[in-house]
Amino acid sequence: MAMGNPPPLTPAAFQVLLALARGRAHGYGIMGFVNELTGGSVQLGPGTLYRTLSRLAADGLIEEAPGMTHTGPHDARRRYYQLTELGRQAAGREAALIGRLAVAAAEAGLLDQREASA
Amino acid sequence: MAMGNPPPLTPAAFQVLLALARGRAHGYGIMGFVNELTGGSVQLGPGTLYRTLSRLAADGLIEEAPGMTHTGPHDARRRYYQLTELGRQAAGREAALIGRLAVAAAEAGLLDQREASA
DNA sequence: TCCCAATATATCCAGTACGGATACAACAGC
DNA sequence: GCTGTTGTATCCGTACTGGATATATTGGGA
Repeated sequence: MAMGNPPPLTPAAFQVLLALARGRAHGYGIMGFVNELTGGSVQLGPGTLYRTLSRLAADGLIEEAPGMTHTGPHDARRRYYQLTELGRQAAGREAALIGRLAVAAAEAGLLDQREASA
Repeated sequence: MAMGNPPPLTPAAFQVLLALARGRAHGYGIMGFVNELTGGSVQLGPGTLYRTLSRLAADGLIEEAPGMTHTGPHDARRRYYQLTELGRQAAGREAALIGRLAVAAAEAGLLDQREASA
């Protein structure tokens, strides 16, 4: 194969993509989702979040969702984002890698203590 | 609970701990293991590796394995490391977190494309 | 024996990501 | 119309990363 490693994709970037994989969301919501998902182990602050959003958008992995002005609590300041197809592929690739790490960790006996499934 | 987030544990640090969870190993071997495990997606260079080893040892997560002078190809330059109990706990904690991310990714449909299991 | 390539460890450097603090705009309640 | 909260955006100091470089040891070949 002639390929190698398309885009590294940082931890924060993956978490944002993961949050958006469940549907479009705005910055503040993503922040809360990540903090909740990781049980507080990962604190995604505003600095990292919005910088990551900018970069992901610039790279074409996410895009601003159009016409969200009339949905629910209609906050004009909110900016909603959604995955692009490219972003979904990148997230899938990274997810596969993370899954491989998780399997390796299980094989090494790192999860036997009390973690089994969810 | 009154806890918080004991030790963040960087990606490179986790990969090193994961390699050592399979048994003691020396720097060069760890490098190769990580590069192979991640299929080349993650290139753990010498700089990151040895700095990470130093830091992990200083934090008490790994320790130099004693008396490796008579095993196999006995290379005097090699420095073997092994996990401490503290390191095993930290790796287990991080593995659980990564597992949770993997599950979330699967639930979000990020793995449905062709990734199933391994 | 001497030389050379490969192995192995260690350090340095520039680029980048991270996290928290801060600033500021828009909304909701009073 | 004021005030507290939600939400976005930027700035700054710190830490991590990856690559290049330096150096020492090992093994093989001339």
